[in-house]
Amino acid sequence: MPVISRGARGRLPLYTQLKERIWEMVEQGQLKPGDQLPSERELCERYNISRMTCRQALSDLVNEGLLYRMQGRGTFVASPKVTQGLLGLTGFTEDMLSRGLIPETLVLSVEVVPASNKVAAFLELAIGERVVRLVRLRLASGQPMCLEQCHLPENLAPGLEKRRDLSGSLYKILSAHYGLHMVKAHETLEAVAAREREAEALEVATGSPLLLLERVTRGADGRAMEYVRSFYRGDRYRFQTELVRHEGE
Amino acid sequence: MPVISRGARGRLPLYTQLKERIWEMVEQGQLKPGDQLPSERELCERYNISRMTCRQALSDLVNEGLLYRMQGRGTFVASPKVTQGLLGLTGFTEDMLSRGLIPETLVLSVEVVPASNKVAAFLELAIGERVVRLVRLRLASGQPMCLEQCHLPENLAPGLEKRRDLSGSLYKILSAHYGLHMVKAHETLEAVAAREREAEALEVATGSPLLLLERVTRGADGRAMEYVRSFYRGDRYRFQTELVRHEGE
DNA sequence: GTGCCATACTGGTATAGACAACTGGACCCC
DNA sequence: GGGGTCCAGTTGTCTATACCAGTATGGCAC
Repeated sequence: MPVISRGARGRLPLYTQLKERIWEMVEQGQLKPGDQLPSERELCERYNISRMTCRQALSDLVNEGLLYRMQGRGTFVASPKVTQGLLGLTGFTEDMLSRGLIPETLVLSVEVVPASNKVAAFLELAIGERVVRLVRLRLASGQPMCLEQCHLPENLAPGLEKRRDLSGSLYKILSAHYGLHMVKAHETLEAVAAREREAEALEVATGSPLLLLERVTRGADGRAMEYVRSFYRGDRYRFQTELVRHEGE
Repeated sequence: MPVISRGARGRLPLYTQLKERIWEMVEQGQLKPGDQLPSERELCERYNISRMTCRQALSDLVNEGLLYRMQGRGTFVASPKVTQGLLGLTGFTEDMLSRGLIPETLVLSVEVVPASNKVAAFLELAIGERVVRLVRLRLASGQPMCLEQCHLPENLAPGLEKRRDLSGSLYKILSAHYGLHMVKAHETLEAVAAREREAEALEVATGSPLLLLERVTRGADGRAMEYVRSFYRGDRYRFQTELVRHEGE
C-alpha cells in the first residue's frame, strides 16, 4: 500500500501526493461519482497530515471539478461534466488508433531550451524559462503523417528529456510519471504551404498544403502544460470536431 | 478608506473582503495586467490578517484567472482571457464580427438541383431528392475570405432560392422564416491546394493552401438541415476550437 | 404524532509560526 | 568581463489549534 511519504529527497508535496491518490481512486473506480469521501479529519489521521494540508488537496480537487463539498454533510465525487458533443481530447496515438491506423513515432530531437517569446506566451512562462522541446515525426501505418514540435515547462516534468520512452504517448508518460492529467485544450488550425523543412520530413513537395494544428493543453489546475505545433499532411489528415450551440446566442 | 472589517454581525469572511478589494482595484484600473501586487506579508500587515487568510484570497483569485503567481518573484495581475466567444456554433457572419472584421457576401448562384450521391449521404436524403444549392463568396473587410457552397433539403426551406436576402446570415433566415434552429454541427477540416475555380474567386494562386471546412448542421430534432463546403484562404483564416477531456478515457 | 432541542458530526474561517524553494541583485574573486 | 557566492525578499509547504456554521439524528416534552 503506497503510503504518503515524507522526508524523502525530491518527494512531492504532501497535498500533491494526496491529490494523486484520490485521482487514482476515482480513475480506478474505487470511488464513483456521488460517493462520499472520508471526512477531512479522518483523512488527516489516516495519512498523518494536518487538516490545512488535507484541505489544500481537497480544495484543489474541488477547483479541478473532481470533487464537490457540502458544508455540514461531506465531500463527494463529482459527476463527469456533460461536455456533450465536443470530441475528446486525445493525443496522436489515440487519434490514429481510433481511425484504424497504426501509430509510430520517430524522436528527431529532444532538448532543454530557454522559452522563446512565442512559447513563453503560450505556456504562460517568463521569456527564457527552461522548456523541454521535443520534435517527433509521427507515422500512421508506416506513412509519414505529422511533424510535431512539442514544448513543456521543464519544471513540470523534470528529467523528461532523458526518458527513453518518448516515442510513445506523451500524455501517458505525463499522467503516469508526473501526475499531469490533461483536461482541456485550445486548438487552432490553419492551412499552410510546406516549407523545405516540413516537406522533407513528411515526404511531400515543398508548397504542398499542410494542416498546421497548434494546441495548448491545460491540466487539472488550469495551468498550461504543453504547447504543440503539428504539421499534418493535407492529403492524409482530416480534423473533426463537434460544435454545440451556446446558450444566449 | 474602506478597511477590512471584522467582528460585525453578518460580515463577509475576511478573505472574501480582500478578494473583492482586489477585484475592484483591477476593475477600476488601479491595477493593470502585468502589475505586481504587494507581497503576501505586506498584505497581511496592511489588512491585519494572517498569511493563510491572505493566501486563500489570492489562491482563489488565481483560480479565477485574475492573478498569477511566480515563486520567488511575486503575484501579478493576469491578462484578460482572449479566448471568449470563439467557440460555439456560429455562421460566417457572427464569426467575422467576433474577429472584428466586417462580413460581406456575394451570391454567385442559387438553384434547386437533385442531390448528388455525396450530398444525399451528408443530408441523409435519397439520391436525387431536391436540394437548394447556394454558392457564395464571403468577404471580410473587403477581402475575399471564403468560397462557400451550401446545400439544404428543399422541403425544409421551400422558396429559399427565390429570396432576395441571401447575402445575409443564412441561419437568421432559416430561424426567422422557416423555424429551423441550428443546435449542433459536425465539422471536418483539411488542408487542400487551391484549384483554378477556388483560386480565381479567392484571388490567390492555384496551388495555394486552403482550409476546407465541411459542416453538417443539425436542428433541434436532430435532422441534418445543411451541408456546407467552405474553402477558406489559408493565409487569412484560422480555425479555433476547445477540446475537453471525456471521462473514462 | 409533533415539535423542539441537544448533540455530534460535517466543512468553513482564521490564527501564528516555521522552514523550504526559488528569484534577482549585490558583491567578491579571479 | 566572467563566474561564482551570498543575501534579502518572494511564494510554496506544513503544522497545531481554535472557533464558526451548516446538517442529521435521536431523544425528550408536549
